[in-house]
Amino acid sequence: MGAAESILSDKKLRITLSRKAVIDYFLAHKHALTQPDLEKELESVCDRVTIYRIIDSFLQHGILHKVPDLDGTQKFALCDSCTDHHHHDEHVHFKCSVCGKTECLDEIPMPSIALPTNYSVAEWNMLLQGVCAECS
Amino acid sequence: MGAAESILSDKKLRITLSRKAVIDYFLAHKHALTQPDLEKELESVCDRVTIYRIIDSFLQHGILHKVPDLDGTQKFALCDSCTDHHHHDEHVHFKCSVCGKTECLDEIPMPSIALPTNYSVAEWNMLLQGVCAECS
DNA sequence: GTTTATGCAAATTCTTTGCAATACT
DNA sequence: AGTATTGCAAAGAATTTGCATAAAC
Repeated sequence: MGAAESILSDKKLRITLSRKAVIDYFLAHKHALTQPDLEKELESVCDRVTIYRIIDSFLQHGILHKVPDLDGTQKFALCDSCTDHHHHDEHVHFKCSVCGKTECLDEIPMPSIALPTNYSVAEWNMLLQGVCAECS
Repeated sequence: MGAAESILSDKKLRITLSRKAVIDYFLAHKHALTQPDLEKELESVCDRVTIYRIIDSFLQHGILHKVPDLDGTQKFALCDSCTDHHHHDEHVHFKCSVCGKTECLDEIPMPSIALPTNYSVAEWNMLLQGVCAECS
């Protein structure tokens, strides 16, 4: 059983060609992807609408998580730390202004923040922008 | 001279009805706004396209800054700390999952992060999600 | 066989561009 | 008067929804 199948059966989702293709594409690309990225790559495999629905389903089941961005495009990633059972989004994202790729820096701990009173926080996201190791 | 006029003349931008209306709307709403938010409110004042162009201009001149979001919509804000001459985006944004509003927490300092080698950072953004004081 | 996922069509929303008309200084 | 801004029209992306077909269990 491949990695994609394991992920799907873990989450009790039906194993379909489209879903495997989406997971495989994320596994092959370590940076965050948009729906149009997937659509371009998988146009021979499945429909545009199917990709939207797969993304929705994967978000609900904790296979994908949203990645913050400043340019108004919604990005998604399948992080190392999210491939096993505990799903935690609390990590740092780095967007390279040269290659445009956003990657998850799982190894960097999220710093603690002192919030104003009466604010409760459920999710932390940090987005750094600059030049990545490859482009510098 | 009103607040909007001061901001525009500080940046050596022409003072027009549309631009004043956009600034006034940001001044009246302390949370981050999308272009559609502005479009809905200002449809009697100016055209949809004008709003896009004003946003672009204001971003370039440091009147507005982009606010990171996880739902694929581009948000903008006019922060307290950006109304004077030094424009700094390095602050924490908080999105309330109840009312959906994103606000700038200017008073909270951005924590320092130890990055991997060969990464250089130009911009820091932090997005917290949870429940704000008003909604809790 | 039953349930769930997919494909197709179509509608909606968001964003960008070109050019003529208008408003600002 | 001269220049920058705006409005309108139109095109191009991105996203959502409904329903019939097809695939998975």
